[in-house]
Parts: sequence; C-alpha cells; structure tokens
Amino acid sequence: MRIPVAERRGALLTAAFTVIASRGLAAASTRAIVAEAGMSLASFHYAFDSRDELLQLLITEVTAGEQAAVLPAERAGKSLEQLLIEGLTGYLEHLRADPQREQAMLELTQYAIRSRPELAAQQYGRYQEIASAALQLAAAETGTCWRVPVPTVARLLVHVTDGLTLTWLVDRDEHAARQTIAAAATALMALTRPRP
Amino acid sequence: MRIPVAERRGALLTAAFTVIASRGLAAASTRAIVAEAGMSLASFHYAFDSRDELLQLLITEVTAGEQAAVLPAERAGKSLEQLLIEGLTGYLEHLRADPQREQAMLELTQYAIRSRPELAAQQYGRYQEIASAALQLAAAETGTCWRVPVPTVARLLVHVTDGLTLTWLVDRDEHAARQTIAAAATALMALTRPRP
DNA sequence: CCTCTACTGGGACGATCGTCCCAGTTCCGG
DNA sequence: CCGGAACTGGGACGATCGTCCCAGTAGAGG
Repeated sequence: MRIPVAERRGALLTAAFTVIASRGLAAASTRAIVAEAGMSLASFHYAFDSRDELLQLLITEVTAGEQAAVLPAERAGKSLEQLLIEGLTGYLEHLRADPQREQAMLELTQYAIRSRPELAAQQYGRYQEIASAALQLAAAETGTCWRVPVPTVARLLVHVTDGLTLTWLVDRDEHAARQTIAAAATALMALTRPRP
Repeated sequence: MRIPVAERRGALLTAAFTVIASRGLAAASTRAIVAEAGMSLASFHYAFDSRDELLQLLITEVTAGEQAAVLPAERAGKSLEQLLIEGLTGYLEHLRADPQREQAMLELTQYAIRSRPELAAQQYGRYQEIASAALQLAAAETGTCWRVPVPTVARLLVHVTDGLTLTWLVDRDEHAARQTIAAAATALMALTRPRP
C-alpha cells in the first residue's frame, strides 16, 4: 500500500497516542506504535527520523488540538458562580468519559518537562490562555469583573483542573469531585465584584 | 562487605529515589540503581525479588514519610488568610529547594496509577488527611470555621498544591506562583465564617 | 582457630529496545 | 507501456533491559 508521508505521519501520531493512553508512555515502543497503526518498522523510520521526533511532534500536536470546552454552551441568565460550576463539571464529565486521554496528556507533560522543557511551557501557556479567555468572557456576560488580574485567576483555575484530574484519576470519587467543584466556584467568587 | 539485608534494602530505596529524581523513572534501571548505591546486581536481587517490588515499596515508603510542613511554625496573632498564604508559600519554597524531589513523586504517582491504583489512592488519602488537619488547626487558632466540610476544602487545597507543583515545574515562574497563592488564599476565605 | 552459611562478584541468558539496510514492489510522469 | 523514484517488508545489528546462576569469600558462632 502506498500512502503519502503526511498521512502516514498522522496515522502514526494517532496510533502513538492510542498506545500511550491505553498502556502508558513506557509501553509506547516503535514496534507497539506501528503494530497499532498496522504498518512495518521501516515505514516508521521513513516517516520519522526517530521515536523522539514523533513524541515531540505528538506533544505539540496534542496541545494545539486542546479545545476550550470549559465554557458551557448555554449561558444566558446564569450567574458567574453557576457558569464556573457548569464549566468545571463539564470538564469532569470530559475526564470521566475518557480518563486515559487525560492520563496520557499527563504522561506526555512529564516527558516534556524532562526532555523538552520549552514544549511543556508552551503547553501550559496555552492552557492559561484558554482559561483566561473563558474567565474574561464569563465575567463579561454576567456583569461582573475580576478583582485580580485575569491571568492570575486563570493560573489558579488551571491549578484546580490539574488537581481535579490527578485526584480523580487516583480515587475516581465523583461525589467528592462535585463537592470540590462547588467549593471552588464559591471560593473563586471572592475574586470578583460587580462591574461598575 | 557484609551488610544486613534490612540496611541494604534501605540503601537501595534511597539510591532508587535519587536516580528517579535526577534522571527520571524510565532511567531507573536495576543497574542504574545498584551503581548509585555502589553494589552489584546480585545484591539487588538478594534484597528484592524484583524491580517492581522495590518500586512498590518505594511508593509506600515515600508517601508515609511525607511531612505536613504546610502549616507555618509561627502562627500567633495572624489571620487565617495570612496563614494560608504563608503555608502555601512555604510549600513553594520547599518545591523551589528541591524540584526534582516533587517531580519524582509525580512520576511515582503516575506509575502507581497504572500498576498499583490502591497505592496511589492511599497516597492521596494521606495528602488529604494532612491538609484536613492543617486546615482544622488553622481555623481553630484564628477563631474561624469552615462553611463547607473540611475534607472538601482539603481536597481543594490539595488541588491547588498539585497545580502549583505542576505549573511551577513547567514554567518556574516564581512571581506568578506567588500571585496565584495570594489569590488562592483570598478565594479560600470565602469558604469561612467567624466562629459563633 | 575452624567451619559453615549468609552474602557477594561477575558473567550469562533471553527478551526487547531503537535504528538501519537492502532487495523488492508499487505507481506516477512521460 | 515503461523507466525510475517513492515507498514497503523483513531481517539484522548492537545496546540495554530484568533476572538468574554459581563459584568464591567473609565473618559470626563454636
């Protein structure tokens, strides 16, 4: 089968992520990846110079593809606190729907910290941008504004989602997670005031 | 050299943690560990049945040895918000002093999630107990009480420290971290009220 | 001082890793 | 239709992995 290189690279990236999600980064050998993609080893090294090159591309790719999704779709007539709860709950649902995906993201982040710190920094920069935009929009739509710089609130919000992810992956306690989301939303309201 | 098995196990555990901290879990091969400890491979398998056995013991060991340390020593006459700021700042200092240690803890947690979920759960259970105790004590000493169940606040606080760790390991932005700590403390105050 | 056993050193095993090579096949441009 | 380049399959290489074996040594108990 003849497949254009670009398409093959995409297929290998997808296969690599699948393997990492289901069996971990340590198990994502070149052979495991090509097996998942249904190719031969030679095709791997025809498309990529090395396993490291694929992994690095995978990190940027997967980070770039990260969607906002923290902002609920239906927003009319809701309070900011309600928006925060619904946004975080939406994230929790996303996490529950595909825990292995987030686990894979976490493993890739750790790999990036050790091997390509600037990639990890870029990844988190993007998270904070997404959070900033969502917080700004949510405040604007509810007639409130933030009492501390939005990037700082965004950073805190990313902390909460990171912690939510890690702790839920560990204990899978949905009830506790929902309680914590409600508490977080209440707490974050202390950083707002009505718009003058 | 004759060394009692118990002592040898301890030395190997220490060496393993050192290797993981400096070069990552993936680089912590049996050979790397015994080299760090200055032993031979045979001694490793005389003290432990397998590498996995050492890793599992290392997780429980390191979790059990985790200290509170989130509560500042000098507490008289300070507000709860101030205590929260100082506690979190203390944690940040601890993180800055030995980033690789926390990175190693994170890698061990991820390993545990995949290989021994119950160990990871126990680890996070302990974190939350520590946080609960600290929050309870801090509230008691400042004449305040928590408006939501303490375990829920503790869970949120662990989220914040997790996020603090992950984000700081990635961007090493101390200034932003301090701003976020201040915001977190302010936000958490919304979950308190004066004691009746 | 001797002996017996707990313990060590070094080498070896099979498995798996990332990478490479090369003979063959497939298909596009002419 | 056909030549040549893009691409593939399979095998092979050296390195490293976890684990094991066994001859030998050291030191405590007699």
